[in-house]
Amino acid sequence: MQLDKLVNFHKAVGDPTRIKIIILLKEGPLHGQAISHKLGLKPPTITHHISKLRDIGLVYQRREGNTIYFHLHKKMLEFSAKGILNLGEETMMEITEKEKLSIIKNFFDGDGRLTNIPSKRKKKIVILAYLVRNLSTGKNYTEKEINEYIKKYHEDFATIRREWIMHQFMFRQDNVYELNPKVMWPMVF
Amino acid sequence: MQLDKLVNFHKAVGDPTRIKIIILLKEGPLHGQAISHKLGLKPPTITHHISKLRDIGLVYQRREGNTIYFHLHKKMLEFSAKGILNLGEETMMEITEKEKLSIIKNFFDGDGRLTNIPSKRKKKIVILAYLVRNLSTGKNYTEKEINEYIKKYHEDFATIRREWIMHQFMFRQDNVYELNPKVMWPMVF
DNA sequence: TATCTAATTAGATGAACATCAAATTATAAG
DNA sequence: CTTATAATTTGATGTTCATCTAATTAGATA
Repeated sequence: MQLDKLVNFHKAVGDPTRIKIIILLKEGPLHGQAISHKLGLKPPTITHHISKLRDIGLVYQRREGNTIYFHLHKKMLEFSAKGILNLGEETMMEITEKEKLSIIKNFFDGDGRLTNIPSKRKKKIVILAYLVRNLSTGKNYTEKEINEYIKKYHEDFATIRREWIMHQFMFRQDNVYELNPKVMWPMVF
Repeated sequence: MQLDKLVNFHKAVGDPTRIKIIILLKEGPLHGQAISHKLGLKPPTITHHISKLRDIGLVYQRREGNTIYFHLHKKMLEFSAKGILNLGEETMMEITEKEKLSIIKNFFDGDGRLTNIPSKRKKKIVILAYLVRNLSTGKNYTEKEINEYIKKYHEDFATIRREWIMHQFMFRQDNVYELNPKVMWPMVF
């Protein structure tokens, strides 16, 4: 989803009157006069707001005689509302197995040690996930154990440990480290 | 649900600069100058936007020397983004004050300790909310503090702590616990 | 055609707000 | 104590926007 659409959606929903309209239409279609009366606002104001909601695809209308009924597009509301949650994570969905292998090959030497830590996000994620592959889910690790494990691949264990936490490959509580069960090698890639 | 909070959330997110900040912070914490440089905006502008994001609980900060790192509160983002979808189907809106008091009376003994944890969802929610009432919003708790707090009411702190997270009475990031500001005792009931 | 009703447009007003430069505060380091 | 760096506050400016009144359009019906 593009940034503009996301901004426009939130800008449109970021108004008390329009949220009230959404709440009303959630229970079923209404015509302008009804909305106007329920909210205590004049018809032109309702037209103004409805047109904003229509612009972002949240409202459509059906005419019956002189009266126009406004409907809420619930699926669109759900899709748009969740838009911001999926933003910025689509990068890892695009990557192919071939690219991953290429990245890994470039950053590991013949002895299987990491030559350096990638700075580009995409590559870093691939490397971090690859590094974690020999840890077990559901097991608790001490910080020392984690450090020893990392040192087999790279001397800067502190950075990698921190990156794991930051990118949620691992969780830490009370100095106990645990692998995020959601990030297992076959699933991330 | 509070209309104001919902409006404020969408109003805050309904700005291209703030969405960009959210996208940046999604990948990890950043300090003000870094954000300023990446977005091509002056520091006061960043302060302005960060404070708006902090007002709605989406950003918290940690100081390291002269530099302040801003973090995205991902759980809060998800919770807030989905807020508009749950409007009108309030889970606990049906319950009366009388019922709540009755449930509380049945599950607490004379010393104010919880006798056991309800299995029925409705009762469990009431108990979880009641238990949380002496924690403060906006304050960071360690896991140990949370455990000690719960132990005043019940020995199985692990279960209750997990239920709090599960039902979004609290948020956890790394090993820091924080009360969900939206669930305050007088508002839920 | 004339008339009625519902919705829209046009234009005005006042409030909210994004941005910046200048000045100020907070913390760390010399 | 003095200096340097990062963040914040203050105040100004131009823009966006919610709401209204008055006028206009669109469609239905007699």
